[in-house]
Amino acid sequence: MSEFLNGFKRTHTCGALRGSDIGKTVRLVGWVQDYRNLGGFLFIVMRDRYGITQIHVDQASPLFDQASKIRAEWVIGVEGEVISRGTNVNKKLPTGEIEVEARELRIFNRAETTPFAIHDDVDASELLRLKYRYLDLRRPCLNRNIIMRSQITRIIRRVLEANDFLDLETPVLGKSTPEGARDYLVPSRVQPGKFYALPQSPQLFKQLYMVSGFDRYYQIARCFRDEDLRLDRQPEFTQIDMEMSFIEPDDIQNICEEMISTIFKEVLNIDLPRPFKRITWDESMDRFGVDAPDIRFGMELNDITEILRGSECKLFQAVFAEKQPTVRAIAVPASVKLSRKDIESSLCDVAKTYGAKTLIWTKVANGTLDAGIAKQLTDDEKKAIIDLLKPEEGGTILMVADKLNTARNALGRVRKEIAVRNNWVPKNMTKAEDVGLTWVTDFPMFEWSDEDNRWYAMHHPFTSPRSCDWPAFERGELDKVYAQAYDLVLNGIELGGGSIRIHNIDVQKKVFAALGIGDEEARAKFSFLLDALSFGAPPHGGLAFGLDRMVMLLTGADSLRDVIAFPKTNKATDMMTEAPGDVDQKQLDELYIKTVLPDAE
RNA sequence: GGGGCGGUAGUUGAGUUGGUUACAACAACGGCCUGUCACGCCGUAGGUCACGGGUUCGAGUCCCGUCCGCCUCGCCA
Repeated sequence: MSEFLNGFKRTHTCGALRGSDIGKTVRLVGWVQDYRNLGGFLFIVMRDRYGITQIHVDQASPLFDQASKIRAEWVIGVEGEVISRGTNVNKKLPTGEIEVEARELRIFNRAETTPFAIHDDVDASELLRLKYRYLDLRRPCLNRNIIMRSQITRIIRRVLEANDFLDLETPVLGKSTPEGARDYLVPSRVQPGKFYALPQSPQLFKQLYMVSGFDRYYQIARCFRDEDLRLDRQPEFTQIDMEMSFIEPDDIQNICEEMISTIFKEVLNIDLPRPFKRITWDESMDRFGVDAPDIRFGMELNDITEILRGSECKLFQAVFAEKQPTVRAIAVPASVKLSRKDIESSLCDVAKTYGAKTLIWTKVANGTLDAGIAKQLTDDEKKAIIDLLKPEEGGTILMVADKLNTARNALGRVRKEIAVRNNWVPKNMTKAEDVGLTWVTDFPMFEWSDEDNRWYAMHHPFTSPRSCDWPAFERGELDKVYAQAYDLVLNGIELGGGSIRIHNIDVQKKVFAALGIGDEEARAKFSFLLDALSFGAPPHGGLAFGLDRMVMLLTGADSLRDVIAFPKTNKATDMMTEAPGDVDQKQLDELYIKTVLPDAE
């Protein structure tokens, strides 16, 4: 019942034929999207990666009996004549002017009834779709995402290679390094008890390529981080990894802008203004509350700490009793109708999710503040708030009073939530205004962890501080040291980030020391890097983009899973292969591995 | 590790206060149909109510536990 191709080669794809092809004899191959048997004749709709074409078989045809048995998702070939559909043109299809009158029919394979229909408006659960991923990928919209992913990497390679970048590989079996994400480990058979780690990124290897003189490196590299998943986070993901020697931040940013704007032009036909916007980390945190700001709309944060410092209100007094107290506010325009319930339950929950104690609110009425917190404010305080925020009559003012980081972040998240709920920010980008691109520069070099009572590198331990902050670094004022680090942010999502690296061994040692990594530990973990820096390392720096996120944003997909062909679930399982799975005891024995599971109750 | 939502026919969902034979649509199967393109019409078949306990005369429904999926906080240099 199924047969090999036996020379039945297609002359066209299922998306190719037009009215101008009428009269031609053609061969098509593909899957049966749909069939409609009208009694006197029947239609078969064939699908391949390029489109769909309707086949017509008349009852008088010797093929009719065979054709009437064909079902959805069978793999068939059709030879026939391209004919006009006359008055029955389907304007929804590029091939809608024509159909193919079948003269010969091949059935290459039959198909069981699929667990779900292969349509764009799929109604099957994601669980089922992931189990039968190869069927899910047949759906045109998912098919299109994967194809667009390939288009994007092709553009990236073209732009980078035109700029003399070399595509260089790095090892996958590497060494576990401290700091950063949890590693995926691979046991060594030939060295009992020792482990490789899969790369979280090719960071150190690309720096070593610079030391080797390769000058301009890129790689579309798979990276692995054993952390919990999110809709925009998978345990294995792909980075567009780049590194350059003898450059400053502007140089790498310019190359990236060329790459990104070429992608937007060729994939979405959007012309992006260049250079891209730039905002410092301090400014971003101040105006938007977050380090990945969505700059497509206003409603920025305001600092009203000083206005309320002496407030009689117990709520504010409690905050001012803590360290790093701040009060931030946004003015929500009157066009956004917020009921007390909207604020006190749903928006307040957003603020609480990000650690704020509560969301404080008041309304603007008759030129003053009314309702909510207003009755606990003095007239002077109200006036000062209005003078600063300049809110619309009938609008709402939302505030968070908390520790600095908590207040900014929580209110920043509320700001974005309001924008999403009111459709201020389109998911699908169709014009330049839909594209909120900005560099965020000058990140702090270090961040303090109360939990571990130590400093961590905000970017990574190989990032160079700004030379103007060197005196502060020498004085040990780590909170005043900024890094030569930069992120590229698209619509409130970090697309990528990078930095100028440390190329001086003494600086590297001092940064390690600041991070509590002593000489001995640094030697043990990074001797190869320290050695390399001592043998003539050029000034260098680079950047890495998250390819998966980039494709997700460009396709307008709802999830990273819609742009990764074979993704993992929230528990890092592949529903199709059921990885991770058990292995034979023999395999474990060879690796000197013994598993210790928690007691099952 | 925490919080929220969910799991009923192949699929997507409904299922009231615990009470007859668990319902609908789509898909499948059989039949009819000469212009469909979400074809239409008639008919047939299809159920481990996620899993394991418990309460009860009686559990899809109530209780406890487990598993799985999705969202999310922490985490992700």
